[in-house]
Amino acid sequence: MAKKVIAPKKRELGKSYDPSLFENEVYQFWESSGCFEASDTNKKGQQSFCIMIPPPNVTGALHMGHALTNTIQDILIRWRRMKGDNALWMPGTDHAGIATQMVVERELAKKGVEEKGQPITRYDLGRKAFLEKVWEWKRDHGNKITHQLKKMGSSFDWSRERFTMDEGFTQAVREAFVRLYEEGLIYRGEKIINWDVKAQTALSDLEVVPTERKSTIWDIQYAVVDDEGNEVDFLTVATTRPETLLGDTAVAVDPEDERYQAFIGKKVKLPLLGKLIPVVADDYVERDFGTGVVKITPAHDFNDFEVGLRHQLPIVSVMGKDGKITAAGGPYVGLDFKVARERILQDLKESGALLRSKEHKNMVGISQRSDTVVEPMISKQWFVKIDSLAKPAIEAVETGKIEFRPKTWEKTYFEWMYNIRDWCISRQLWWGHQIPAWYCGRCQEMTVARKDPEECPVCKAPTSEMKQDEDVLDTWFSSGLWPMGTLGWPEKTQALKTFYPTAILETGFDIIFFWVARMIMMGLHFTGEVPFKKVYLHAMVRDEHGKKMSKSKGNVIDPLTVVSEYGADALRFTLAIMAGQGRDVKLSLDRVAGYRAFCNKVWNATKYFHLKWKELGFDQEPKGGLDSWVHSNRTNFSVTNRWILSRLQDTIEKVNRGLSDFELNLSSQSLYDFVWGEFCDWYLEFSKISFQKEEQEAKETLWVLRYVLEQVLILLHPIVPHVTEELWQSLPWIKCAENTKGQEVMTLMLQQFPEHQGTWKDAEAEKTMSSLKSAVEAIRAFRGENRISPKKEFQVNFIPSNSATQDFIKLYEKDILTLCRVSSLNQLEEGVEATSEEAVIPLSQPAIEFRIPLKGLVDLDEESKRLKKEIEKVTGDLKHVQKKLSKESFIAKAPAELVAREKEKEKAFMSQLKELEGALGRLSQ
RNA sequence: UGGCUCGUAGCUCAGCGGGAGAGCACCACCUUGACAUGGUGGGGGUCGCUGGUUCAAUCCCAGUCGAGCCAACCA
Repeated sequence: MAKKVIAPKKRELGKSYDPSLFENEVYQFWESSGCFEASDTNKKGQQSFCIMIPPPNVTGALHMGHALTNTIQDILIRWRRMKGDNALWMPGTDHAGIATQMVVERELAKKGVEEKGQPITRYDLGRKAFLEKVWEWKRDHGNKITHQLKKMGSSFDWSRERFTMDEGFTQAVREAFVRLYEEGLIYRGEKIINWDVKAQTALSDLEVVPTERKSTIWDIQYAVVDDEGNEVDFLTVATTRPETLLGDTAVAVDPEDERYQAFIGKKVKLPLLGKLIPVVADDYVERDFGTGVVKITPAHDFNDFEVGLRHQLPIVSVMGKDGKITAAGGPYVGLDFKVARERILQDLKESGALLRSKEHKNMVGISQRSDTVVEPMISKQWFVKIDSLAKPAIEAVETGKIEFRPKTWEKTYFEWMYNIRDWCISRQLWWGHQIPAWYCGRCQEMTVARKDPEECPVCKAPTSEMKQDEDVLDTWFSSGLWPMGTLGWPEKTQALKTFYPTAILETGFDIIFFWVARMIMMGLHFTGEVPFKKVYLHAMVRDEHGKKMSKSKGNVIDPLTVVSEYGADALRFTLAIMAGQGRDVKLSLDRVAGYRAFCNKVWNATKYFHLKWKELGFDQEPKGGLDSWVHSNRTNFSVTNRWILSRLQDTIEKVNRGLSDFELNLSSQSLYDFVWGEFCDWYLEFSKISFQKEEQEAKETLWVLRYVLEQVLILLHPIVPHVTEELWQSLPWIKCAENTKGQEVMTLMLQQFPEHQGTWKDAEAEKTMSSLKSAVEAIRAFRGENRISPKKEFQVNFIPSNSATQDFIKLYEKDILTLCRVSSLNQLEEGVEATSEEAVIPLSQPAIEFRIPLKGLVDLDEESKRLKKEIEKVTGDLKHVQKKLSKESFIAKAPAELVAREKEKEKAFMSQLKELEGALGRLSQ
């Protein structure tokens, strides 16, 4: 009984290339055929190959950055799958704490205004009800981006799709947190952190974007007092934040600064508050900046905090989380920061302590999320002790267990890792993984546990007495577990065994610290193994002039619009060929249109095959199958057939190399050049001539054409999957392949990707073809430059320089006649002088001279112009070669082979020049 | 202040030791039986600048100018 074959519905090939007519259908076929699915176990001798999607935010909509990263990953996955690997591309999304919470809060507020005339806040709903709303939102809108990814042709294993807050992942997060806590690597502490006043949460260093702002720097006088409290002198401090003065607990000077030596250890009186604070000496102070005296506010500045620690200074918090001055601020209590600043400046001015102000540019921390100024503050938060995690993560890259491409990013990685600071992981949000710590209301003890406790493990108080910590974890804490968590960790699953460590991580360089470094640290810590062996970092997509795409600039190009206008394949090809290493990808729609034209070219080449196949009526493939026929007979093929197979091998080599070295531009460019420049421009043209010859040659050519065409479709498939699948399905003699469930599927997706065969390289055929092309191009150039209509046929005579070239012309007479639209090729006797009625076209490779009767064909002035131009060019070439050869040092030191080659060139140029000059002389007689 | 990347045709970029290429744009001719999303031919470049190494430099080295990223403790 024949096995059931999964195959798409047969469709007629459309008249012209229109991706909108088949891309969706092709994708649906793939998805339903089970070809995207990987197997938890490798077949015998099979390797696994896994790439994890960098999980996009559930709130996200597909942008060009996604399109780029997913195109690259899909190309790699499809390639390895076709190479026979058990290839898993894991899809999923990230819960994206702040981003998602803010989206839902905005929606709530809007709804409130519409229905009741005032916004609803999350506090109105309460935590539980609010979270339900977020989950609801996720259910309704969270699939948007995954649907969009399908439009790009992404071959994700959708059966494994994950979410960073699904049940299994939540378990993984808890396990990781509790283990780190038990190992003493997570602690709760009161430290200075970045506080987002608007979002009302702590942020990690990375979420704060330093932004240059115009501001003012003020000089403020602090009185120096003696032991009795008398004002004996003054110190002038410079500050951009006068309102923090309320929390000053010292002023600092450079220990080496002779101006202030006498003041070190003395006390100064804090203006407005009158508090006495010490003058300390610290290296942190730059004597040449400002006045060389710095006010120290440990509670509201990271550097001051450090200085405070070094000098055991008290920490006075004067600003609250609500953005208002605290009781410690004395008379200013309750004022908003900005208001307080104005009041304080006013008061300082009145007291005469404010000496001067000037304009100043400085860097201010802005929240990545809420776009507001971030305030450093003292707060009780959860931290990950990072040093012991960082060490092995650094080593993994140093020893090459993980390699970055482009390699230069390793430097960036090291720089950050060497200076890494403890990671603040608690966020005062509701949406996220709530910290698994409980506080007992009876005994006040804290319990950190994998499962919600049923009673207090210390005093046995019932669960009702246990209150869970209200904070949630930084989103990046969970995404740091992505490669392990999605494969089932902490369970020892078969998937984890098969696919971990994963092969490649492909992402943008902007999240090296946020994500890549954290995955490496977490992965190594929890599994003892690296999470991935290679990190590929792609460039940023910008507009065609290199500007960042942004809504406000109005230069955003929406991938889905591009897909509907040009097709997913054209966009994918564009992104692949532009994904050079390291820098920007400047996307222009002209470029996309160009690659749509390329797809069209492939489309039409296939149509050409069908036309000829039908016309010639060779219904059967060779006995034993086409592939093995080509393999065993190729050395006897015609020159053009051997040539195209030789060039195909060269292309296969480059495509594979590009894909293994993360140089997709090389793979794409070599395919473009081969398919358009060699296969279509030359091979198909030659085939038209072969098809007119006797059956044997016609058949051979049709088969080779069919063979090369399929190889082209296979090679192109990872980059432009839709059009190649659609075309491949139309070919005769295609074969099924097995998916991971053992089902037979008729699909290009699972056809074997070729390895390059060095022995197929045919130098002789390549040389012959290059001669033939030169001859054809010379005659075409003559036509073009003399503005002879393409329709006009004319006669060409030739003088071969030896018997080999004579045979050459005889052999390819028909090809030259056809490709140049020449009426006849006639051999002239050697040594026959050219007349003034003939154009002379001397060639060196092949060594031949064409003579073209000019009568009635060409304006003599035009021909004279052509000759002069040609003479100028050859003269230049000759001069250059002669200059080189005239140097003794060149003859002596350059490789002999090169010297010989240059001498050959000289000879050829001289003889060409002689002929051309002769012709010009006759013409002007 | 450090680190990195990039300056090649009008535009976007390949090439990276033996006299520069592509796509788009431009000009001319052409609706020929795969393709006008096409064909053929053509114009256009002191390969940022200055030195050095070399028989030979767009390519390697040093410096310099310009553009852009990233990390930073200059209040």
